[in-house]
Amino acid sequence: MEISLTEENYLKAIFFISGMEGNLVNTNAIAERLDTKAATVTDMLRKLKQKELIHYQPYKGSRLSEEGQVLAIRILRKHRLWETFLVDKLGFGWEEVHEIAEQLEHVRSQKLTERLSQYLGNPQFDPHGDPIPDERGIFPMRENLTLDKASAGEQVLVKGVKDSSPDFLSYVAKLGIRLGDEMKVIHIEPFDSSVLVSHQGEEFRLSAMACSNIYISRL
Amino acid sequence: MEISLTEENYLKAIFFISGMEGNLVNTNAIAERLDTKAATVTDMLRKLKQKELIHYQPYKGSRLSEEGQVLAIRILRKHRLWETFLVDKLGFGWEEVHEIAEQLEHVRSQKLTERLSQYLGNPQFDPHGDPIPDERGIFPMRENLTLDKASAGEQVLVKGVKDSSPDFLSYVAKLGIRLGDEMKVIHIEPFDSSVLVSHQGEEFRLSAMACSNIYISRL
DNA sequence: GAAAAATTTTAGGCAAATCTAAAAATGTTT
DNA sequence: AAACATTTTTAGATTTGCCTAAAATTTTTC
Ligand SMILES: [Mn+2]
Ligand SMILES: [Mn+2]
Ligand SMILES: [Mn+2]
Ligand SMILES: [Mn+2]
Repeated sequence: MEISLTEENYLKAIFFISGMEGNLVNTNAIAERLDTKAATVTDMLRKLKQKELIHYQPYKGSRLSEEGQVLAIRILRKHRLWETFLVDKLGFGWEEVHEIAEQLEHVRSQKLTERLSQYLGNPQFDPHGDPIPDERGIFPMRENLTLDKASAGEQVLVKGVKDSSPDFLSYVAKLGIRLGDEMKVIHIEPFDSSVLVSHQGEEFRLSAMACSNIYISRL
Repeated sequence: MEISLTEENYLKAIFFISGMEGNLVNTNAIAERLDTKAATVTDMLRKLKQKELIHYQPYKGSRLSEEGQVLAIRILRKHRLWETFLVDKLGFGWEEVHEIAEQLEHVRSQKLTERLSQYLGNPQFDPHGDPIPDERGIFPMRENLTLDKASAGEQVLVKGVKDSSPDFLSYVAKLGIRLGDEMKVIHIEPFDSSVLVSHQGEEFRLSAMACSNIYISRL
């Protein structure tokens, strides 16, 4: 069965909103994510249902079918592998790669995907620390801990970012923080919950907002 | 001005048929190359003319405008860079890469193209020996000599292939011939113009047809 | 140079993906 | 539970890219 680039983007959007649990997704949420109109989404939902890629009941919501989820995860795998390629091999900044990967993720060739993965050393996480599903569609585990949950005195490892907007990514990059770096929580300001951290000999302050968007693991 | 993937493929097709000289191109020739109908091509020609990407007069033929040629060459550059990537970095066979490059060539990012070129060592020729235009759109020179023009006793260097069909590419690869290899013309059979060559210690015979599709330079 | 053949364009239609505006269904408030 | 608000779907259009069949134009043949 043929599946268009547009359909692929809908599947991916539904997967993101729905999460691994396969929650029902609102039509409006899809419209917002894809920057389109609800009426357009309804048209597509009918088509995707007809192709048995989603379960959909008018006015009730939609979720991916088994097959739809397999396809969505495949596209996500490609997206994150390409992002890794762009950063690791071509030297792009992590804030530049999402847009390009949006295009590359639609290139169709199973063999290309697997060769690319191999070439990159079968990475488990992309440049933003997001998990890359393997060939079978299985995601590596990641702790769900963010920096705002750490306590003063703790030593942590930077694992990823929750917010992947270019603004946040550029900000974090400017601070010199990279995935895998060690940081120590020096002090948490009671007033605004901002966090004083030490990182590679330097000390600086991160807002509560910033901290809640940085994934860490305890050392 | 937005230019669609389909429009890009038309520009590339016209460039191929027209050649560097910018000859007038028949509507049917485009239809054949793109495996579509003449009526469809006419529709597109009108649109491309309107966008000033081609010169077109009904019943007379079409050719690329200055701007159209710049775009066509850019796509060709991307195509050949990606083919080089697939062969050199991912280990694909030269007969497998064209189809994938047809997809990759449409990815839009000037920066990506230039980073890729740099990563590959700014190659001048793709895996089939075809010239890769540089950032300014200038093609490296290639001798236009094919193996059927060589004489007995001559030592030659394999520079590329004229026919890039998977069948021919697989055949040549099976013989163990690769770009840059040396060959010696042992004998040319008067009967059918087939050529006996020696290549890496082995001797074998190539049909006149095969020889006329192998680009060489004299040593 | 008229007739026949080939090429190209026009006419009319279809499918995909989108939109706006209106109608229908669902949810929330008093 | 009726009124109001929100969400979602339906109705009706538009654009892009493609098709077939018919008409127009150009080229070739006799
Ligand atoms: Mn991304
Ligand atoms: Mn996408
Ligand atoms: Mn090619
Ligand atoms: Mn193409």
